[in-house]
Amino acid sequence: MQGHSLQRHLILDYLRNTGEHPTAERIAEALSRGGHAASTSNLYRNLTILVAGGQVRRLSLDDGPDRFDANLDPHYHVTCTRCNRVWDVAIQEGDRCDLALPEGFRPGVWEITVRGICAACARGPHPFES
Amino acid sequence: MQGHSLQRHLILDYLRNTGEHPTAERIAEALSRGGHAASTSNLYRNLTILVAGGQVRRLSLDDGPDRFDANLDPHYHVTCTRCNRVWDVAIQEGDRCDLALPEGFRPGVWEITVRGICAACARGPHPFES
DNA sequence: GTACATGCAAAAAGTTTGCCGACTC
DNA sequence: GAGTCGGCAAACTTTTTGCATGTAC
Repeated sequence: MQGHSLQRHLILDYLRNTGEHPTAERIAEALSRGGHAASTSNLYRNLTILVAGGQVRRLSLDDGPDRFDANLDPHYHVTCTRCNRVWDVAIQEGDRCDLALPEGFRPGVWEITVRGICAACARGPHPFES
Repeated sequence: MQGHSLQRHLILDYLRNTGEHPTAERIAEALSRGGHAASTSNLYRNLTILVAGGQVRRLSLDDGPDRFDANLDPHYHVTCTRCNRVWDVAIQEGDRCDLALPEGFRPGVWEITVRGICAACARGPHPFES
């Protein structure tokens, strides 16, 4: 975890400490709030470097902007189609996912996203935004 | 399956008869080849209508353009990270995917994508393109 | 002083929208 | 003739790139 510029450190810290999967825009807001505003271009450049270094994953879960995720533990994603929030859910004892892969295919990363309605949205009236 | 214009019919036919998950660009090429070229704008408009009508699914599997899929049977996706091709793999007897979802979450669509290296790419030298 | 880091502006890629004319019933 | 359909061009959003300046060691 050496060799990162300050900005890159801050991005990584933020990603590690937020439970969300922020978009680039939200990351920029967070940096700004912390008094270390970053230009969009450099933010993306740094995110690209972090992704290339394997410290961050880039997710294209929905039609909006990409989301970034510093949780490298095996997990899957649960997204609410009403409020658009995304949760990490760690793989737990008892979870299984055995699928018949094609002959000769060498699996790498498994990406599992379950779309549905979260508990909050299922209850209350639609809150319009995450 | 009524009420579709000719162009929309052709798009749907093409999507149903190709084993691939073409991008809008590839669909346009196919229509063109068939002598029914469509403007990009109307192609997207029609795809949007088909998606809204539930006859087609829109996939954002990688960083490139969206892909469209008229296979509505339960299936998951396998993509080769070298040649970028995408396959549908039908759920088979013996497949299982039981995950512990959060309390109160009402699951809808499950999206499972397995990234890896396909048999062809694992063998030969890198073919550079799908 | 070489290599990395940053910001700004411009470009690129993918997709959507506005507008207007054509076709359908 | 109201509503759908289609094309073209322009807009828009997200992300990347070029370039010139600034910083680190």
